[in-house]
Amino acid sequence: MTLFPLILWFRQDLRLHHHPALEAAKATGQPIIPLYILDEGASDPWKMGEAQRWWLHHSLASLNKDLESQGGKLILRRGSSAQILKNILQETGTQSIYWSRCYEPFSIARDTGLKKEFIEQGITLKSFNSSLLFEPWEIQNQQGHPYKVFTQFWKKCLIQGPRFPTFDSTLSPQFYTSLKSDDLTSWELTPTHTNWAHGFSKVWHPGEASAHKKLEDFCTSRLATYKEARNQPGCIGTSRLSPHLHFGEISPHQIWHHLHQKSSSNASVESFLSEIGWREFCYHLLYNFPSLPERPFQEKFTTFEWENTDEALSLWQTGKTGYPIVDAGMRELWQTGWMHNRVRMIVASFLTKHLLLPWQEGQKWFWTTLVDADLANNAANWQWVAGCGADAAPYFRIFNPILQGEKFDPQGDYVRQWVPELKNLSNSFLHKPWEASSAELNQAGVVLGKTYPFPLVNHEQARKRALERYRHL
DNA sequence: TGAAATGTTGGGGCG
DNA sequence: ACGCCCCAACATTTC
Repeated sequence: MTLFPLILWFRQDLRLHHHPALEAAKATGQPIIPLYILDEGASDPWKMGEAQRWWLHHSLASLNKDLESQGGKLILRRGSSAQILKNILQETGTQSIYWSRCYEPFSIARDTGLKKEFIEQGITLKSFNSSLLFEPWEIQNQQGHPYKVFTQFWKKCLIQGPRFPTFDSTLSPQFYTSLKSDDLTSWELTPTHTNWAHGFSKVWHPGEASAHKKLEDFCTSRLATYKEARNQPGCIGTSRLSPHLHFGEISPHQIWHHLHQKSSSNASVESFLSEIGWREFCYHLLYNFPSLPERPFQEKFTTFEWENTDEALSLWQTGKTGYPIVDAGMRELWQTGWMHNRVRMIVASFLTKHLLLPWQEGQKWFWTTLVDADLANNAANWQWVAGCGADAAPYFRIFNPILQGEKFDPQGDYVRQWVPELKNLSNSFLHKPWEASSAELNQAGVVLGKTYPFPLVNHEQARKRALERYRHL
């Protein structure tokens, strides 16, 4: 008896281990068609950003290599998901499609439509959870409503405990390889004209194997000091797993399991896991409040009067605000597709409070420039900083970019790396070059207004203006 | 996972 | 020795 092949539709689960949909597919004994579809219409207006396209290219290449080593091949197709799935059903006689759930509103809409259409045709569709410890609808408060506060949410999660649906079985998969596939390079996911991603490849190695290596390295050498070191952008104190997590090269289940296996619970382990918890909370919010990327979670912010100056936005984007810690962050982002979390909070506070520019603008910029851009995390965290989100920072919590720099980058390693024109300035003025004497500036080779900008706004004045504006709410 | 303003305390300099 | 003031250090309140 010939078995029809089964489609394993990869989306944000680009790995082969601890993959519930793949396990289920293996268990059927049917030949598997590993498929990835580049569908650029479905996610409008949140079409994948440029930095993520770079990551996707390398992640797909890596996944294909891993599949080839097991006798398989990743089938690449471009176009409307529905049309391509239909084509393959016709080409192969496939009767079933397996996938891992996505949680973005546009993904849910797409998948719901596909389910309806295909189930009517008698096709078997099975969806699995491969990217969240807790389904966003699973965690509820006593009234049966979604949580709006992180602490309570995470407490409930920890009591409930995650389920581990599958571990890797010893079954070896059969792959169906006689399908034509696009050439990955023809998708032009990587830069074609200027190579803006030059700095990316020095820092990042997309793919499942390097995701695991990174987790191992983190657990052996940095986890113990995570609670303190995580706030210092000048040293590598965080896991830097975010882009791997976003693309599903590693799952939060694997991280959870690994941590509980290798380390006893202590403040650093709890602190790291609670960051995974924030990711869960963001998905919980996005699922239950799908307008999160577009509109303020707190309605009273709908009428907030944001400024609208393209010039300030552009100076912020390009790292020319005149505040060294802010500029360092924005340049790290541009050059590597990533920014340290502490600095994300500082630059976001600067945009929304000091410049009073809409958080949506910051969100958009992060969306195109971050390799770890994630709709849920991006939306929830921008709203958190702006003060209009769930469990948000209160409006009067305004980061002082000078103090933050002095506190978390005391030796100036971070600023000197990303704002090299200030590197000869002494620590005492590195975070506030405008206060240095002209002799001091001279000696460091700094000419304010020429080699490095004057501060775009005065901190005290900007703080007062923001307090005034927010107080009107 | 704030910062600034305001309040309190206690040691030491000084007449 | 004593009272007074200054101010650093810390605590509390406010935005």
